Amino acid sequence: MTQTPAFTPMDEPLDAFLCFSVYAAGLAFNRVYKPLLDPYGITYPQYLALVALSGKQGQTVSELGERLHLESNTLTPLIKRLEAAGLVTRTRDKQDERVVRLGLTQAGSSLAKTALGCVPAEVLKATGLNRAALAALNAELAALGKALRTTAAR
Amino acid sequence: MTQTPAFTPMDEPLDAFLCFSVYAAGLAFNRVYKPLLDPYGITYPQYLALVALSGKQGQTVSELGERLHLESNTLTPLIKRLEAAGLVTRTRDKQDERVVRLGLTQAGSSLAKTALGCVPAEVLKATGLNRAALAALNAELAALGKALRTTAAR
DNA sequence: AACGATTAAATCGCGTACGATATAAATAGC
DNA sequence: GCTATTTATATCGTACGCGATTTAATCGTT
Repeated sequence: MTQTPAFTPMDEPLDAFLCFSVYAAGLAFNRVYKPLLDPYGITYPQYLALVALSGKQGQTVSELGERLHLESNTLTPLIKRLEAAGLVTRTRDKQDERVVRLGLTQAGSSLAKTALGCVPAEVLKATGLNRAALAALNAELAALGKALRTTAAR
Repeated sequence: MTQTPAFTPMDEPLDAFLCFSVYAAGLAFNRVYKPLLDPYGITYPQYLALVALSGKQGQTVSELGERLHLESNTLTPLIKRLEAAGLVTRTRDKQDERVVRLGLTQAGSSLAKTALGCVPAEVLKATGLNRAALAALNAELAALGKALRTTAAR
């Protein structure tokens, strides 16, 4: 079990790759969230955006992108779908017309509140972890992401 | 720092979500891999498929899908791109014409060997982890993925 | 004031993911 | 032996994610 497996036929060469376990866990989270979010008519990335927006009103697209680690090429269409669904408002900043400020509508805010009231508990159950183990793993992964981003930026 | 954060304005509500740290780490891995794989002309998911195929010749699309946790709707186009690039062979099983058996070409096999010779070491560096810590985190994430998949299947 | 450089979003094209459906081959029941 | 069902793969439409480019507004310098 090494990160650089010997190049000989092996049953599951991907098992040794951390990137793959992250990739597979990401797919799996997506599949757990889907049935939980379908009733709200939003996708998993849209849910993450709503949660991020619920933290503070009037964030810019760039600020939201910093939180989600995404850029306007991904966010603009996603946000427009949330706007079309009546969950998010997009308004040009009067001081700087280049900037778009984002906010939750009443519907968006109440959807976020409702979803946050039950979805996370379901997801926690699905992980099979207790809160302490989850927090520990979360911290390790946050550190991993940070390390990877400093390298990727070079 | 709980999985169900109180619904009050907070700077980074996503920080408490394990799903988000997995999501963000997945994005970050993708960005670390891109410049490493660009010289080979393959994407990150294509790399994972090649590594999985390097484990055993003659796997079916379904078998590859079990390893990668993907289905034919995703894999068929991906595999066809690898075939068009001359890295993978697709042949209908003579015993059962429904089945497509996959193999690496000489070029695909040698690309996999070359890439596995240097890419994983670069990625390991980017994680900032030593092999033991990486293996431990990998095992935790593999278990997490497994738990999530058993729930998602219901 | 004017103009080149920078910045924030948006747009475009391509490659995943995935639900839903289609196609074709094998199997099961009768 | 024939039809109904099941199974393996493929196709299609939608939504990300991202490199590259575009558009429009602001800033910096003169």
